[in-house]
Amino acid sequence: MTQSKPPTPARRSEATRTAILDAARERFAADGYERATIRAIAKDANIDPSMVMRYYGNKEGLFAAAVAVDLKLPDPASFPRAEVGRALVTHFLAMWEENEVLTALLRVGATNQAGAERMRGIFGDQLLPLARQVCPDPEQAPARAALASSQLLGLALTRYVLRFPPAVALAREEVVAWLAPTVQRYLTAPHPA
Amino acid sequence: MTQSKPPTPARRSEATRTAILDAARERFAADGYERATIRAIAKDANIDPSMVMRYYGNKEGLFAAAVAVDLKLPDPASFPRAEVGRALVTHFLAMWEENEVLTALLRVGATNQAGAERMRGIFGDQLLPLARQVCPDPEQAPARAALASSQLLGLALTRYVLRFPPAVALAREEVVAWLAPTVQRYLTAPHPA
DNA sequence: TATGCTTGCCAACAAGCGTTGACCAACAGA
DNA sequence: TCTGTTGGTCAACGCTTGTTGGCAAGCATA
Repeated sequence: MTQSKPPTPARRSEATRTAILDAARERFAADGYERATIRAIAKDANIDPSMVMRYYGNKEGLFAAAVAVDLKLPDPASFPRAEVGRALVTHFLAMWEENEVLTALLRVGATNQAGAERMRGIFGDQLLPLARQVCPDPEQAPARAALASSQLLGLALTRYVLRFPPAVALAREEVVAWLAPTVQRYLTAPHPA
Repeated sequence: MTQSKPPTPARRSEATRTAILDAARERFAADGYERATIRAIAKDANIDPSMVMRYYGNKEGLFAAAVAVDLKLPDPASFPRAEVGRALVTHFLAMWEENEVLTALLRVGATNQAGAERMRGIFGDQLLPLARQVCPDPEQAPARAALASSQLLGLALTRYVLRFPPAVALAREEVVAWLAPTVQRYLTAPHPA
């Protein structure tokens, strides 16, 4: 989607490009947008800061390239409707612990306008369609998806960003056992009125 | 706790001091730690940046003074145990919408080490004791308090910081109706395993 | 061998940051 | 009236930031 065509079989610079992106993700995840300096990212990638500018234009462009997220959500048609809560929580935990990109996105989203906009986009493009498939009344899908994401992001916040000790200490299966019924209820249970 | 005693009846500078704190809270809530500059805060308070330094030492001191939070949590002995979820959610919503302190704290906590430490302190000093009073088994109190705070902070994140449109659109009573059973379950229901 | 694109480093710029210290006006107590 | 304290401004410091442009090697093609 980003570049149209690579006519040359494999750019020699591709290694540098991904080294920059890896370093950027790490720094954004650890420090947030402002304190993740281009100089520090370049040093991590063992190149000159000016290379970052040449390849990604400016700091915003670098951020956009570094946190291109695909949640790879499972297809709700592939398992019983009563299991959607458990499936979602399990999947989210795996995604968060697989790499740092989601932590980077959350850290930046909390202080940076572009970061928040990116998270709203992911919510609307990826989680909301799933909610529409699963909700009893599709008209309630946005509210139900927002409730589910409040619980999922809240857990990520306390566990991976703020690092509340008891939230860090919880075993994965325990998180699933506690959160799955909540997410299930938000998505499929009748409105509590 | 911060100052021991005001011997003079009323410092003439008190107005300036609180003007600085108000401006600081607003900027920290809107921009986060790094982009809330002392110069901008001073301009909002209509004084010189050097006054901020004289009164609060440095930027960290200003932040510490600006986000001294008392959640004023209700006493769980004052209502039926089955109502603790509803009471907590209602109270939290009111606190978040009362002023910008909590938004400032959350925004800064997501990127700043000192901010995260402050949030862990509030969790341990204010929410955890309440959980200990309410939980069936006090040994489970930390985990249960962490789960409850994940839901409460997650809602604040999506509603007041990331501003997911459906999360913003939810009426207060609807938030309470959805979240109260969740928090109630996290604090008082038997372990789901 | 000559040409031209690619990959990289280096030095510098302008702007903004937190922070400091000198200075000044107002006021209170002797 | 003199004097010391308080509340405040001003100008500058050293530093870091994102960003730019010039220059040197490497490599492919002609």
